Amino acid sequence: MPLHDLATIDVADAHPPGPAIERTTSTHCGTCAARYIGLCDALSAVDLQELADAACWCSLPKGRILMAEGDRILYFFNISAGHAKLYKDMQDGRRQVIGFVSAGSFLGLGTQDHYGFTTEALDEVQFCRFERRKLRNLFTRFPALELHLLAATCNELVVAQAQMLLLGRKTAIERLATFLLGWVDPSAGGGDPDSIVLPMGRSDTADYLGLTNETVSRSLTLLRKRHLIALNGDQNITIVDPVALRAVGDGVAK
Amino acid sequence: MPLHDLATIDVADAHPPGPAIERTTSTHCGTCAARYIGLCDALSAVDLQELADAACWCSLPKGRILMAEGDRILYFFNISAGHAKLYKDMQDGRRQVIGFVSAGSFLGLGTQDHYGFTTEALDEVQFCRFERRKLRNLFTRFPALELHLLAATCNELVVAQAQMLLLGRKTAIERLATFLLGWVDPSAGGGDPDSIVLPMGRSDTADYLGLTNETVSRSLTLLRKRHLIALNGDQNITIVDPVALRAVGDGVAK
DNA sequence: CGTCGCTTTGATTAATGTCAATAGAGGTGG
DNA sequence: CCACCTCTATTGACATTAATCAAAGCGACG
Repeated sequence: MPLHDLATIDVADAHPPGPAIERTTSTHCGTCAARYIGLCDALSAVDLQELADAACWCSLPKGRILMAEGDRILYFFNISAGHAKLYKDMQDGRRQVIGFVSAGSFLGLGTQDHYGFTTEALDEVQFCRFERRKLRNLFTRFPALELHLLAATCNELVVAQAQMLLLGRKTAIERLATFLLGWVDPSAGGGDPDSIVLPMGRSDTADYLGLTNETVSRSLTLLRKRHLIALNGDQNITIVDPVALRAVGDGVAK
Repeated sequence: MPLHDLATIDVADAHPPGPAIERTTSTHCGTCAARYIGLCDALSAVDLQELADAACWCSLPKGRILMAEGDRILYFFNISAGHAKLYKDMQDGRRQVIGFVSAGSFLGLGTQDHYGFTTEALDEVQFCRFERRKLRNLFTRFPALELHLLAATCNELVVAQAQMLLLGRKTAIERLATFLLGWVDPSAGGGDPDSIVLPMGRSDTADYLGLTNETVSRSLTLLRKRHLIALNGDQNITIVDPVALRAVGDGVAK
């Protein structure tokens, strides 16, 4: 093995991009957890099969990098299970998490040649991978695909604009209140709709909210002491008083 | 005139939405300053004429509102001249400017029923207005239109993500350096490409960067004293040392 | 039972906001 | 043409929020 190959491995270990575990089950869509959400829900079974023929199913373990900021864009991704964080880093180590994605999210659109952020798995992530050069053809073949992606991108932009208000103008406790309400799933059936399970730790939350993990922790403690939330372990949080929490998040209540 | 009409007028005066000056010149596209940028550049002359038949040309004076956050989305806009700021307000008056637009920008896309931000003219703004309900038809008639808007929206998202890093993690002086470099126009022909003219004042800049106008002023003074920029009046700024300014904006230099 | 990683809490510092006053530019009218 | 007025920008003094540095608590796991 030549030396430059060893160097490549060293880099890979320091910043584990490693190979994803790839699966090639061609009948995957029928059993996919994301069949009726996001992109795939916009297509008929027949169209979906044709789309699936252009895809490659993959799985990525917790902590691994799906794509790194600055990498050449070769693929698009459609998440089918699990959670990932998207972030941008500065040279001195400051990090801004620009979003979290879960089943149904699409990644990699854009006119740029290189990815604008890094995507890292927060737990076991499953996804479909498409080649970038095939996308234009897919658009002409499946107009619903393009329309769905336009709508999805517009929605992402709306979320990004709300996050700009949060990062630019809200206080620490307002940021936490807003953040927590964003994880409430109104479609939660049997379970308590006001009980949420965060897929990330305090540091990732801090990097998303433009704070430190200490400030996140202190703000959560404050919300708990005011009986707006309850903490059941680190990742499991119950919204005790959604109305009051909303007021805090909107800056109406102190 | 009943009392509730007077009330409406009072609100209108406090927050001037007033009627835009409308023009109906049907041959406007041929002389439009934005004919070869943005949306219109993506269409042929024949298609553009058809698109133009669905549009209404308007002009809006400085300080007037093109659309207000929360208003029902009835129209889409394509800016052909001038500048506007886009912002979101909190109930207690805190404001976050989420972007500035100029000729070629398209406004009003999204799946929401209501505009997510307010758009206010910074100088005399000219624009075309389309009815929202006609857009879907325009997409099927002009696929290039949809493709252009998807690309434009993706680019907006990339800009928004960079802004999240700025708002969440950069210091005041880093924000100013990054902001100023964003106004450098590499296509500036005859004039000095490193001389920029900002269409907004210090307070709007502050609301965009998540700072106060005092901090913006202090940071500009600091950049000037370090000979990275020169101030020629309030709105006209010369980038004296683009390389060093980039280093400050990226957090590499103090 | 001890270690490792993450969270929480405490003490102190630094950056930016707030409040206040001055300076400067542009416009208006005498 | 100049004095005045108004609006914005700049500068200064002080207050406040969240970051930093440090240590203790807590749970998972070997």
